[in-house]
Amino acid sequence: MAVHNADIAAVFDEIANLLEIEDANPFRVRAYRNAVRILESLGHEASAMLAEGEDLTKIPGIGKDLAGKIAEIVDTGSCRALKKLQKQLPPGLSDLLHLPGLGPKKVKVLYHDLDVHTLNQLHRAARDGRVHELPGFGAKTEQSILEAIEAHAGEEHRFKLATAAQYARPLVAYLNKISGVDQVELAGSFRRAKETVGDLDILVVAKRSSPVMDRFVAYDEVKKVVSKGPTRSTVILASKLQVDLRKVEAKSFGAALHYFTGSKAHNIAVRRLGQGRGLKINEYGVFKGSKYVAGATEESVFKSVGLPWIPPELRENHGEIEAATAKRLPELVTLADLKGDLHVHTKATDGRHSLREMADAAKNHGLHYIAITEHSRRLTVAHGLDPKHLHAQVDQIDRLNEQLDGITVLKGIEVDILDDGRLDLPDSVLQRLDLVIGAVHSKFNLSRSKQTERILRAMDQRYFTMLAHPSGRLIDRREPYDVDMLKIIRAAKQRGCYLELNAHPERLDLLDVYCQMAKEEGVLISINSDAHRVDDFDNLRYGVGQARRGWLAKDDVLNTRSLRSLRPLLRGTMG
DNA sequence: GCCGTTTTCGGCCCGACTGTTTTCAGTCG
Repeated sequence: MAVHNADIAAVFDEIANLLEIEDANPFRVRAYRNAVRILESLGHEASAMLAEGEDLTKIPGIGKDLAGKIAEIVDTGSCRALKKLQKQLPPGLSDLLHLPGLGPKKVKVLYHDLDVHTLNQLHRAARDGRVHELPGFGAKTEQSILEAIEAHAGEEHRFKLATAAQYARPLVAYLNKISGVDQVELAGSFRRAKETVGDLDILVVAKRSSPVMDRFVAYDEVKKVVSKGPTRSTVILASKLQVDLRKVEAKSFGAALHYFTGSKAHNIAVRRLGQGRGLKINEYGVFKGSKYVAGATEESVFKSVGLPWIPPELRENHGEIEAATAKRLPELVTLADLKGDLHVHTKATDGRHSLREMADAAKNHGLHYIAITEHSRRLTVAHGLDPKHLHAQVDQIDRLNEQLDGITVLKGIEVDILDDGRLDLPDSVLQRLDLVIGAVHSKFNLSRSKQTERILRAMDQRYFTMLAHPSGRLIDRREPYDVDMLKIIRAAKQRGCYLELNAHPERLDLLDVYCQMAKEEGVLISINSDAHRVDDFDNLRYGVGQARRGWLAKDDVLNTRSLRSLRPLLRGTMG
């Protein structure tokens, strides 16, 4: 069975958990945790790299030992180091770490003193009142353990970025109105435009006398106050979204914003750079000894370690510091760079609004062109178009374009890629269009080689412009299908066609690592809304966020082109 | 366990809040 990066990461995560409970060297634990993160965002399968004879120790953070363990896991499917740890500590013990308030030290005590190593056993022990007698535990800890287990806490709750935004915006507006508050900024993974966020980190600059902390915990959506102090508080909203609020002075704003934007790995790397220059960097500023030298702006913090400002979306310690040092940071694409949207539905299939309404809405969003790309007949649930209805829509678009001013509607289709790689509509109808977007909407669980082969065959059809939502994943609902994305990207390069970055908040597909891969291979990406209603053009912002996390610049994105430059690029794919 | 324009050994980011304590360890971000 093929071993994927996620499988290796899971082994290292478990090793890190067990080592922590064993009270191992925390830096050793960190090395494993680092490796988990590296594997999750590697893009290339480690197993494939090994098969090609690549040296994994070339990856920063992977040394001789971890490279050996990766090879062992790929070869044998298991890891002796983990087995050895599991002999000393029972399986399931590390699940207890997920409970809020329980860390490795407390879990260790629970295991050694009470022989508790499952959630059920812990629940019973807490109910029987055996927990509060343990050293370091007390009545409150026991109570919070009970509550956490009964509320099923510990199951990870992540929110899609667009969902988190719905809670974040009104909260930010509320905070802005509190007296003495000068500035409110969303930081954390939200600011880095991650696909999902676990919590909201909000930073405020406020006068000492401002009641912002009291008012924050009194916000009417707050269900539980986890902690409250003069500079930092944490609450859980009714929606279960956790929100951390941090209050700082203006001279610390940049340092705090940098610190609370993360990522953790990026921050550690920047602080290490500071250390090398004899500087201490914390959320209050940059210090030489006890002397404050920078911190009012993020720029000043970066400058203190010899770097230009790095966009939040790149802050993953995934090459951005090296690129910044070499003055090779990309000028990332912005929402304003988008000139059009090449994936739009109407009520002719499963959309809500008419052709005209969608065109007007796009124009209001500052776009100069859209492509209408309905589903094809095979997708009956979406009332996909057959040749006759598509011909009719093409005629309708021609007529509409004569009336429109300031926006042009292109004729397209989101055609199903059939099981064998053929397209769902004949060339005779496709050839009338400006572009053809191919999409997989069925048979998600083909083997890696069959799925890849199927898509490659589709891309080889005479009329094929772009591959829609290339991985097929739905965030939290459906895993990506198993394909060799590098092969697909290289085929797209050879064929001269494009990949979509679908901006729908549930999709955000192409994934960031593959955006970067496409950029390296020279394949253009189209950031498309997949709009089904007029409001959906707003989603383009999330697509842009994803593209920025994938290091894409304006020139790497197809639909930053003017219509005039776009047309020949589309024509090149159409026969 | 990783890493090296001070180092192949000896470092490894830094601080707030809570609960259990009588000055601090553990947890969290």
